[in-house]
Amino acid sequence: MGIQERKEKQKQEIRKLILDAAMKLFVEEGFDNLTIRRIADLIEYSPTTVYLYFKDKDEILASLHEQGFQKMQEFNRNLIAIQNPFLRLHKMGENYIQFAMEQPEYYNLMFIDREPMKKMAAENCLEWAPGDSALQTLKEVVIECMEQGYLEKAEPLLVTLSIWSFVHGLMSLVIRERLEKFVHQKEMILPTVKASLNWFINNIESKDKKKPNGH
Amino acid sequence: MGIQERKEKQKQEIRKLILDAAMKLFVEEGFDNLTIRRIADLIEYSPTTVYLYFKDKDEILASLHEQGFQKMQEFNRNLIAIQNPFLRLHKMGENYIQFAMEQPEYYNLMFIDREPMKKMAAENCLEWAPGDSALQTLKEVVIECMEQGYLEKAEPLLVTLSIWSFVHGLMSLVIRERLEKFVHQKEMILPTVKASLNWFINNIESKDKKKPNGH
DNA sequence: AAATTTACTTAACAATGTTAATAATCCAAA
DNA sequence: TTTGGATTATTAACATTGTTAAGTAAATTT
Repeated sequence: MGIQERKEKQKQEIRKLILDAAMKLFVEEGFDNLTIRRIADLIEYSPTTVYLYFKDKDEILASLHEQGFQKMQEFNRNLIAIQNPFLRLHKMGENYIQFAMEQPEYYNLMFIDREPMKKMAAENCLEWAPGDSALQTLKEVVIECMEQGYLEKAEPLLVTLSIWSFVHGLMSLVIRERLEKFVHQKEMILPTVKASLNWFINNIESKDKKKPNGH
Repeated sequence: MGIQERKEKQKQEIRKLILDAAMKLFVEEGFDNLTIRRIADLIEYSPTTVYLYFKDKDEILASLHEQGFQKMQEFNRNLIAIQNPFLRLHKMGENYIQFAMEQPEYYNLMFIDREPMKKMAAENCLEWAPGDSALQTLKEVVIECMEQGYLEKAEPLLVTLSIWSFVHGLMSLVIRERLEKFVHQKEMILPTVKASLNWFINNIESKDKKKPNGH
């Protein structure tokens, strides 16, 4: 039935309209100004119409949450060119930092805000697909680093979580306005964060590299 | 004037009544259930009375925020007994973790939530006294570690911030329900976090200790 | 005793997410 | 073509939040 299809398509279009408006508000005016009523204003519908396309606000947030991970992936396009896994690890860290600096609202939603996780818990969903996938990428690099002797051999998941914790710690201190209390000049925050990453990377690098195929 | 004093004292008593109620709600029922009206219910006053003792909700939060740092200090009482600065550093990490696990709501307010920082920004206050003080303690241990060759010599503030970032990263991933997506058994979270700290401590320990006074 | 300050309450406002009831529109079958 | 049921949208409303305005009762000062 062609008419059914067109209706479905129109429905998806309005869904996209809502999501785009939500994204716009979210990115430009921050989490706090992302309200159902403001979305409705933007798309020129009444607030209740939004509920015909999304169960509740959390469902919209869940959608933006996923979008965030897609955006983050784009920041990692520059990785394929890097052969050395340890340099790749370093670059991943820098990309992570850059993403958090440029898209703080998305970062919030992906790694700090509770709402998206609440939603998943409510659905009895133990999986966190986008997060899993992102961490998996990191884990593969970590394993490669271990195989080539750049990192001390250890439980890969533990090391992966540790590395993630470090950069997440840095960026959430920046985003939640704690780091600026110690790095008073705004333009010094990014250099400080990068220097911190350098320090970390330097510290975790295996001191006696036992590379399998020479070096 | 004795009557003025007594009045002032009574005023402080009600302030304390409010703060205690706020703390109770906050710790037992979480941030979301900390509302002016629920505080008022607990102390059996009308909601507006609260505003006679506190300018707004943020002022109450600011107070709890400070309380949190006092509570955290108590967790560090076991440090004085430890002579070796590097062991002390490790223990500080463990204490930090323990505090975050046992007082997640306070941890939130101290290191994650934006509200308390917003308040300070509004008062044009660049200082974050409790945070400064806490980080200063850490920094002193870091410096001692460097002097005794346990840590590679480097800019102390940078290293201090980096170490803090690491443990903060860990604990905010726990508290904001991200880590549980990778460590599925609840009772394995604390061991994992501790193992991660061990890994970190082990990695930052200077590999060629040049201790000034032998060893 | 009268006036004034203090301590407190009730009523209300605006904003939020969300639901119920209702109107308008569209599409398929009679 | 018209009727009738589904779809799509809107208006009104509710409960909850922080917060303020206005009013009342009590205590203190004059």
